Amino acid sequence: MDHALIERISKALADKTRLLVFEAISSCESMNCGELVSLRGVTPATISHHLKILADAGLIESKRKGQFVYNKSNPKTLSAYTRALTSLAKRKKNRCGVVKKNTADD
Amino acid sequence: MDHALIERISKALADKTRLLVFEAISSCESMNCGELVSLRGVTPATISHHLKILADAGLIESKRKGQFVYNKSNPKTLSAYTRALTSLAKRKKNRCGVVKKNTADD
DNA sequence: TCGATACTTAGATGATTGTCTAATTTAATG
DNA sequence: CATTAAATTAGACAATCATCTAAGTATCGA
Repeated sequence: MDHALIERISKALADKTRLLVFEAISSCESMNCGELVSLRGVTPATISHHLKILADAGLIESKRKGQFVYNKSNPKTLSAYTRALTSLAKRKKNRCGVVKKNTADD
Repeated sequence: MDHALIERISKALADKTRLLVFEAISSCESMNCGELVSLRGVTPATISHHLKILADAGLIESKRKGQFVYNKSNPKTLSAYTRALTSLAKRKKNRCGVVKKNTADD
């Protein structure tokens, strides 16, 4: 997972309302927009906006069935994200100011 | 870890420059502001600003030693964060409109 | 003490973002 | 077809944010 995607997922998780929406969706088989609206005093337009951001990050998937849109979580994205972060934060060798002590010109 | 802290850490990780800075700091024993400046064409003021956000999120710790400020990563915060996210995204029982299908006996 | 180096703070600015209302699309149903 | 319900889109607005420059603080070395 590259930095751009890590950044996008982090952004998706960086808002109070989206965290709540994501948690609610994850806790269930699926949830539709209307159910999420009542979850937090916010309009359908706002929920729809947040669902798009979560979907663009790959954290959820949405599928229309007739009048309703069913949103379900995609657990693979979250686990890939946490793995990517862990690996990004891992100490590497041969970097920083350490480098080799032998100067090139000798 | 509560939602407010998850949100703060997510925000800290939701910027290209900060991701790079955090990765660089994590990769080493420690790094100072000047080293980070050259990492990405950005001014010392900007790096200082980002370091504060990372520190406020608990992702790094900074300590002045004479002229320099040594920044090192705090791996505990990241691992607590990934654990909190995983738990937040875990399916729960007895919620939503899930209602069990009455398939138990038919 | 003076000047240089390392970093931080303050203030400004353009960009992004979260939310709303209003209008639009999509689909079920009388 | 008309109506109603569900959801999205468009446009606006205030708030937050990333970055810069300029000025300030801290520390070292001469």
